[in-house]
Amino acid sequence: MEMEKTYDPQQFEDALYATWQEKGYFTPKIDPKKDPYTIVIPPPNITGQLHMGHALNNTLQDIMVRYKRMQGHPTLWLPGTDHASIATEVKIVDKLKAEGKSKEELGREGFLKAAWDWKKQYGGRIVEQLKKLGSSLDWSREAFTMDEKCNKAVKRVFVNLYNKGLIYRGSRIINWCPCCKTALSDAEVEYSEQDSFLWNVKYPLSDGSGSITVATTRPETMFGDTAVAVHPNDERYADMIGKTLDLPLTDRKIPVVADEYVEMDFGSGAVKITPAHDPNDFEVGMRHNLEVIRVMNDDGTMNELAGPAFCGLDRMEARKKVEEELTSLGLLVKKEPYKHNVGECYRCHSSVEPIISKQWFVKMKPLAEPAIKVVKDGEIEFIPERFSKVYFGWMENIKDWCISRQLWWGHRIPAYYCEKCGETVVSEETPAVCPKCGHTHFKQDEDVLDTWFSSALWPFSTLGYPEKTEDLAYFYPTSVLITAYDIIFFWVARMIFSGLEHMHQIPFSKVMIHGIVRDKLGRKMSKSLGNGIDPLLVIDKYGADSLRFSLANGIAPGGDTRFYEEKVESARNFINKVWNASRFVMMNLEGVTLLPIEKTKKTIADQWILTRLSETAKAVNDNLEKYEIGLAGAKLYDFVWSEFCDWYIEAIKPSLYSSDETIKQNAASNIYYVLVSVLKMLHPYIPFVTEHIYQNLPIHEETIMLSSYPTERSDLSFPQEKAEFEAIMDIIKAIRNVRAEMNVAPSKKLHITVKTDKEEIVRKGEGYLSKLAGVESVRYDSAYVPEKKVSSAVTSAAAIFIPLGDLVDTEKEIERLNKEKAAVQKEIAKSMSMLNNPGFVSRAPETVVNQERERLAANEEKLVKIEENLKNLAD
RNA sequence: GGACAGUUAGCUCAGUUGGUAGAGCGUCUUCUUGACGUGGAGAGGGUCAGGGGUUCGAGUCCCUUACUGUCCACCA
Repeated sequence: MEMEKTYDPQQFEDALYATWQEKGYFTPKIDPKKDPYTIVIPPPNITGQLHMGHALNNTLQDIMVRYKRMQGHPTLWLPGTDHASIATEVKIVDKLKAEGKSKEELGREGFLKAAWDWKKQYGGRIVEQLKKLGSSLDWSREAFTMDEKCNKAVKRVFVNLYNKGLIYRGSRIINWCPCCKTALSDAEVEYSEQDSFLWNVKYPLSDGSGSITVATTRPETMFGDTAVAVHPNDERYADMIGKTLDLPLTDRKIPVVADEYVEMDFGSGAVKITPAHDPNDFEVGMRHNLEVIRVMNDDGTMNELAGPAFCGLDRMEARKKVEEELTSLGLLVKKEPYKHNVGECYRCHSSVEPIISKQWFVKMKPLAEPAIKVVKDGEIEFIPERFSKVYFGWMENIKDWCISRQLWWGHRIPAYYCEKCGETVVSEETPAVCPKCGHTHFKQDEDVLDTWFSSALWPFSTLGYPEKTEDLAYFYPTSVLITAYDIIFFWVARMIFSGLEHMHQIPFSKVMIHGIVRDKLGRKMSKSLGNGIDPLLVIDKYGADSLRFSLANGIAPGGDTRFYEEKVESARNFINKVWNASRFVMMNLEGVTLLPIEKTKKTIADQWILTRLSETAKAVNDNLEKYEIGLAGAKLYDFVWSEFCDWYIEAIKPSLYSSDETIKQNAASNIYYVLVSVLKMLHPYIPFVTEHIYQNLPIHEETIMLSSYPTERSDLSFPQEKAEFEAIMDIIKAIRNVRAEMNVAPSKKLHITVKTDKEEIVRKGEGYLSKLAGVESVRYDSAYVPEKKVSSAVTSAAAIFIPLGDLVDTEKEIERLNKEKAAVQKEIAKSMSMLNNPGFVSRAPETVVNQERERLAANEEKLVKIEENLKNLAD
């Protein structure tokens, strides 16, 4: 197959993915003799469209998965989607609204049908988009949080927790979203600081002896007040405790109670207590046996307990009216501007009302304890480690988890109420007979479960739990969970305690946390800002490989990353470089019988690159084992571009063009080996282009995907020759430097004289000097005394003299050499000061001291040569 | 209020157990040499936020200050 001059990903990416999938490369073969490597995908919402966060997350997972697969582990990356209860329901309600229909009109069944239709139509979008990215997911195991398997797991878990007393139903203050009309968990509320007011209201004492002023940010809740609390030690109110107050705008009398919850220094030191609408007040209410009066409906309007004048008003209208009436009664002392945090629904962003409501809860303390322990004990490791602190912070202060949602799209709570006696029966199937009264008709609980309840079971529900499947036995616990830090609470923490509770085993041994993708200015990408970049458009323009590499290369663990097109361009350029290097190699393989690398003759350039290849392979493997994906990527980038392409390919050209067939064959075999190794090492990052090139090589296995990942090769490491070639490289760089500074055209061939005590090394490098520095002839003369008009290039190994005739501007040459001299002197001074420090010599490791001595010696040699040259020029 | 990050070249960021500060982009010079101009060669550019400490040696470890950001808590 001919390779085009320029890399064009559109020509092969989709086709390659289809082939990989058809051949079943993504599906692991279960082999009890081998260690499996398993990742379950953080299931994207079915409402979702691939965004940069997904692109980053899946790129990182795919890199690890492809790497481990190439190492020979039976590797499973399990795909799936999340039903996203609230997000999907909101979306479908909106769609119905646009069609002039409502949820209520359709009824539960009709609505669910519409939801499933919607899921069928759009739920697969993101799945297709993941394929565009190149994700090597095992589609034969694709899961959905509401499929049969997962439903069964959810029911089993719910029943088990209920039977253990870890799930209960009760009236608590919960977060209520009046817009979505459902309860939310604490984690689903986002707080933001907003400008509001603090209303100071006078509550008169019933006996007419005065009044107490209270401050509130939600005056409309006053209809639910059942006390005013003051601090027991507060002398200002000491004689009022126990008296009653006339609650304004109502005909109720409420007591003044003493409670240590009150901060004496804040405001007036008196707090109105509204147990039905504030979690703290609820606690106070419990302590003082206060009545709980809920004055708000589910939709955020006031109910009849707010009185006829307010009943039916929206909470904000009611707030206004309360203010007006209090003002006209002269009870509003003042209204001061006040900034405070307001909770918002994480889905619709309307402000959340704390409200008392009867809901289902998971008792968290007993579940949290073992979940804290496994991380403390290191059974589960967070990468980077600092995120374990975030985890502990949450787990150690965890409150019970409100899991019921007043929605229809989701797992319906498996609780049944006897229609006759009201007995609650929790079971996986509809019960036949009431255990209490023998009645046979039940009504199932109307609510569904929090989306995250099913996500929490994902690592084992997808593998077959509660059945004891082969998958579950082999692939659980999974190897690592890779996700962004923003769902540590929602998901990671809950999977950990769920795995421990239901599987009696951790769900994964590592949690790799990465950052989020920001825009060029560092802002979070969001719909409202309109600053998101669609990964699919990037793929269309640059290819999935470029996108992947631009996301994964050079990122720091746990850190956010900024995304902008120049980065993708840079990645594309790199891939183009790989493409052309490959093209070059292939051009030189034609008609050559390749030798195995162990059998080839090797030049010092070959030995140098093989050594560097081995070193790079070792470094990259080390990094990947530690999930240092960005670092490994940067090393590959540098090795491929600056060493393989810039030096090795150029250095090997004479051998490849040689008329001696043996030289040619050996050179071709060596560079072929290096190229294949490079492609393999890059494959996890840029899977498409590496496979495409690989398939075009004259000799290759069936797929690069299942070839073995390169590792350190001590049998192909040549430290001595590597050092020699590096000495040659130094000379070449020095000569190039002189050429550039002296404005010597590349076409001008040089005749150089070399003064060195390492003549045999320089001799080995003559061919490279010719090819890479334009040196036509080399003369060795240790007694050489240069004349004027001779420029010089100095390295620690040799002094190179380059007669340039009139091209040499003596003054400029002196200036240049002086500059170099100063630099070398500075280094010498530094080395001397280190070596003259007795502490350094005695306490630093021997290798470091020796290294410093060598450095000093090399620089001193260099200095001598420079001074000689300067002397000659001055004469 | 608490916790955690970040502060390194003009810009965006790496820097893996402390051992001579790096890359990409941009800038300047130069080269159409038979893989690649999405390229080659060369250059310039940083007292690693400030201060203190530990150490033979600190961008890296400790303390502290400042600024930026994120998360958690929620005194009504």
